[in-house]
Amino acid sequence: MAQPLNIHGFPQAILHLDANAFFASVEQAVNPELKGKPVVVGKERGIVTAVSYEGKALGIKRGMTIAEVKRRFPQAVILESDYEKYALFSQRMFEILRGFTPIVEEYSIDEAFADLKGLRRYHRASYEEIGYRIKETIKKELGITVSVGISLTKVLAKIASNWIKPDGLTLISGREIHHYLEKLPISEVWGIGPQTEALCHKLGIYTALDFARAKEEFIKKHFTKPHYEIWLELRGIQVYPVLETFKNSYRSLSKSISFTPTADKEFLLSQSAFNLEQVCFKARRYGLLAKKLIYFLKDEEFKVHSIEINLPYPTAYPKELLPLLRKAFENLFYEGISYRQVGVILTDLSPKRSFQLTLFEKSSQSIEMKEKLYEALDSIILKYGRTFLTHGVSLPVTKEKPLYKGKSLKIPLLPIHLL
DNA sequence: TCTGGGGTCCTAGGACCC
DNA sequence: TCTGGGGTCCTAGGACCC
Repeated sequence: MAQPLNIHGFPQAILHLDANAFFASVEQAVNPELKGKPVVVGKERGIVTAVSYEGKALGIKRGMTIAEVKRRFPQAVILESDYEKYALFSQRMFEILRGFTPIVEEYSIDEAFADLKGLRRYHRASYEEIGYRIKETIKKELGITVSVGISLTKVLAKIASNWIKPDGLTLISGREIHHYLEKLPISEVWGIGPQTEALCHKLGIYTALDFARAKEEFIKKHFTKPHYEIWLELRGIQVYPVLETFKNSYRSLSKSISFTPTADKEFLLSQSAFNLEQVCFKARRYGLLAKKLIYFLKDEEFKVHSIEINLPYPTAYPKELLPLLRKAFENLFYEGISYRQVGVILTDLSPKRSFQLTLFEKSSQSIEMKEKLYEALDSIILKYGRTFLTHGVSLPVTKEKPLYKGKSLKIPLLPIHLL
């Protein structure tokens, strides 16, 4: 039943748009003096977050330390990232896209999918021409370049937009699919990570075409649902729709921190508590409460150990969650084992006012008091920073402690004891 | 790149219930 | 009491993405 691979024409048309070296491009667009120069963004983090194409040409890469860039490329312009600026450009870019089709999915800050099906007549243009106009409009209005890919499915459109990198426009029609998949390593297909790549190699699959040409039974036998779906998409059969999302809600919120592996119980617990406080703070800022708390530890071998805790009622208050976190920690932590990361995830989220209190007067009163208390605390945190005010358990976090790769974390030591 | 941080979705297996 | 099949729900862990 699932055959295609050679399809006549364009029964569906999905566009994928990918802004090139987005953060660096925005900086160049805003400040023309930076045009043609190697621009590096990420000064505040100490590592390269984005590099302009001029910088890439020199050999500057993402993840490189800023110190190394300074030493090896003194001509590079190094900037702090300005997320608000990028978000504005991003929104404007999506608006332009919406001027061509109403069906737009904001996939990430610098990427979008759009459905162009049936719009050739409306625009009196081929899909290629539509793609070209989108690119030109963005270039003219925002001063940045994007790479555009158009094909039958999201997975193929991703391959297309990736085909020519800065300022590209690539169409993959149903007839030419095999031509593009032929030399594409399987690992470059969206959704195929290192684990699946290894499995593919074991099965004698090296290119995207090898995968796409495999028999349906074979795929179903050796792979799970997500990869079966990718197999369909590579053959031009649409599985993933373009979702018109209004990216305003989260399914989960998390906070985690990595450090040089340690078996120090007190340290691990305090880091965990600190993450809990932070993630709760974040949830309150979004006006969200969680019905479930997930706590996890990552050991030296990168194995994750986690525990899910169902909460009796939605909350985002550390005071209520701290005892549960402590218990979870006691269950997961093994004496003598070193851990490299701890983290907390809040999930099963709901808006703050969406649940009615059916509890007794007394507890509803205490909840109200808690809310008031945390409102006050939040405003202090906003003013003076996250580490100014913490619960007692998180306290050791604020001491100086060897952290990641020999770097130490220095946080002022002045917390107010609480609760 | 030997592996930071914040997300999403899927699955195997156990518990529980006819 | 033992046995078995089937469905559903939940949990811990895995894989992948930007």
